[in-house]
Amino acid sequence: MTRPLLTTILFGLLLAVLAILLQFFEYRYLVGSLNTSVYTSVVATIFTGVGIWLGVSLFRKKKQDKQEQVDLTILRKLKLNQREYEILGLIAKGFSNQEIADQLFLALPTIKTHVSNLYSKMGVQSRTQAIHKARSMRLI
Amino acid sequence: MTRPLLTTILFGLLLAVLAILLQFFEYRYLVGSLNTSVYTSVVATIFTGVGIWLGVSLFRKKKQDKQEQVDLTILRKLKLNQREYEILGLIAKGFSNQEIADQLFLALPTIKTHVSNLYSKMGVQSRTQAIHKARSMRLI
DNA sequence: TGCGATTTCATACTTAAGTATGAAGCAATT
DNA sequence: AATTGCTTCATACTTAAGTATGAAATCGCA
Repeated sequence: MTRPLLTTILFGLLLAVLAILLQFFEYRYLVGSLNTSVYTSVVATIFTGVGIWLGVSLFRKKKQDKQEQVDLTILRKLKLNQREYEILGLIAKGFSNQEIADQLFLALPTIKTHVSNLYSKMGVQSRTQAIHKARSMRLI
Repeated sequence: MTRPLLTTILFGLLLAVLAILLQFFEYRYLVGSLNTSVYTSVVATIFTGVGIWLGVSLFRKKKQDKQEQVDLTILRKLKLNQREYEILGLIAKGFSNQEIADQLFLALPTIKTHVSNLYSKMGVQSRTQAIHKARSMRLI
């Protein structure tokens, strides 16, 4: 949310600086009846560069913002609690129930319970389904 | 591989057309001592637009190419054959061995064999590990 | 303080996944 | 003709995953 504002300000400043420079060039060289083709080329080149920078910036920003939004919204919709969400992440990283139990210093049956509840809330019956659904919802 | 070429050609043509238009404007209005600020603004605006278009195009192309490259390169490195790669995709979509067998009109033991060979080649022991590794390698 | 949600663990069971081994047909290559 | 790789299937076994049920401790909130 903070980045597009920064981009806008930077772009505005850049435009202002360029405007001043252009005015300067206009009255010193161009009106002094120098080659206008050169002047045109310079303007075109500079603003092509500005455009490229703008295009790339805007394109990248748009993609980042989308991801962060869906994250928390769907988490509340599914009503996953902290442990379940934590375990979902470990499942997606390819860990087995036993490995998860070891990492979290918990017993295997505990993990199984969490996993089972997690599946119920997500509406799936296996880890691969859970991973796929979580990915399609951009939870992970 | 065909697209960057197209972009280059289009950009070249656009530049040529703009150059001709600019020449036209130069000698009809500008040298006719009309307002040069307006002329400058027009040039700047047009080329900013061109730049944005170029920037977005190039950025998107670069991302696509990267994915397709790694795709085939690592595929050869792992020496996965067609069936194995196909089944890897279905596994990542959350399907069970039985579901995969039904979809491909094959027997369950056949799928198990492919899956087992797939794991050997990928250096994993479970579907979740395979999915995670495939994702980290941008195979899927 | 009582209640709901969270978190933990256990036991028992069914089903799916994963491994090993063998085998057979088929296509392409040497 | 022989070899190599791909694809298919089978059988048998071990292990992990998933389900169901019950229970107990903890924590936040009304």
